[in-house]
Amino acid sequence: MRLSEGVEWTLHCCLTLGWLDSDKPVSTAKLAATFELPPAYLNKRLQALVRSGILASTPGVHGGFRLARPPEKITLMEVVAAIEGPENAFRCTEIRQRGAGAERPAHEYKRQCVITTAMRKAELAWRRELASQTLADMMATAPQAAAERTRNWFERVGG
Amino acid sequence: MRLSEGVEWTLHCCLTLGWLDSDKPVSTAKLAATFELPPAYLNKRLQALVRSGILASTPGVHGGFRLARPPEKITLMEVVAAIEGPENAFRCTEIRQRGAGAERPAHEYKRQCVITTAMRKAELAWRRELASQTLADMMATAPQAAAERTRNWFERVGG
DNA sequence: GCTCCCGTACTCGGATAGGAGTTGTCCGAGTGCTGATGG
DNA sequence: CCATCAGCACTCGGACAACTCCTATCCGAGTACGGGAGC
Repeated sequence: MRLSEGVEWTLHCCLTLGWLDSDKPVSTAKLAATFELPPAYLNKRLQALVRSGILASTPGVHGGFRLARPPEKITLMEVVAAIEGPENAFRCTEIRQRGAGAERPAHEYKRQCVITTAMRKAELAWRRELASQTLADMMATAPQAAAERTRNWFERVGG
Repeated sequence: MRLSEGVEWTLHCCLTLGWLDSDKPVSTAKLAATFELPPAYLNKRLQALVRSGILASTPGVHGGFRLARPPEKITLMEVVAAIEGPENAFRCTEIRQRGAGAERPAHEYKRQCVITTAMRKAELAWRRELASQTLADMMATAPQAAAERTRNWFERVGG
């Protein structure tokens, strides 16, 4: 099991956008240069956040991305779901109904199997933890110096 | 993000082995037939559980797999870790130190970044939930009929 | 001098290749039964 | 009739392909600025 690198990338980008706190959008090229990431692929990932309503994109020569909502209203869960998709990590394929259990009547399988229940429970704890943390929380936890460094860097490169 | 199918397979196999509760090992062929799974690949997965000390394997004509420990001492976490590996789902590649942050002194990055902290926290909740549930818990939660059906089926096929 | 218009440079957005990891298969090493053989 | 031994069927175990998904790249559609032409 492994999360996409896009999760790390987009989270850092969201943090950066939150720190800049500007009305003007930031282009993919600048964000990619900030972390030395492949621009085109980063763009593809940021599009996923746009589709999920986390970021807002503006085309054109001075276009780019900005947070679609205040950082207090953006949770880690939303970002992860935007990149990884809404599906569960554990997927029950109902193998209990195959082979030995194939001849049993369907109504015996109305209740989901205990394994699925257990895995869902754990995954729910994960999701709950992710949903409880907002972008604003992370911005507050990070050292002030990091935010200032980011702002300074973007001013230097002409943000 | 997605867990291997092996997790589902091996968990069902562990549950089956727990229900049979026999000293005699059960072969891969019988377990594979129980759930209509590819025998060779299932075997490969069960080997991972052997390496982790969850199952014990005995070679030979009447060989197979059995639980290495009582079900009370086998947690979901162990099975998942045996299949998926011990590594974290989220892997920090320290992109904060690249590009804009490349010129900063190393001691500024001694503390892990807030994103990694947040993701680790969520993953810890997941792991904790998995570790809290044992195979015995699942056996107790499942309907009694399921256990009996399994035992009956194995008697019919000559377990 | 002011306004309008066209070209250009830059942006996002989706369609198109490459590579790592998971899934699936095969064959070899080892073990215990089975049955024949000799006493 | 009993002990011995060779053959064999079946098991796990690790090495070898096929496929899926993630990673990466390219090109097209659209927008705002800048400069030039016309009034």
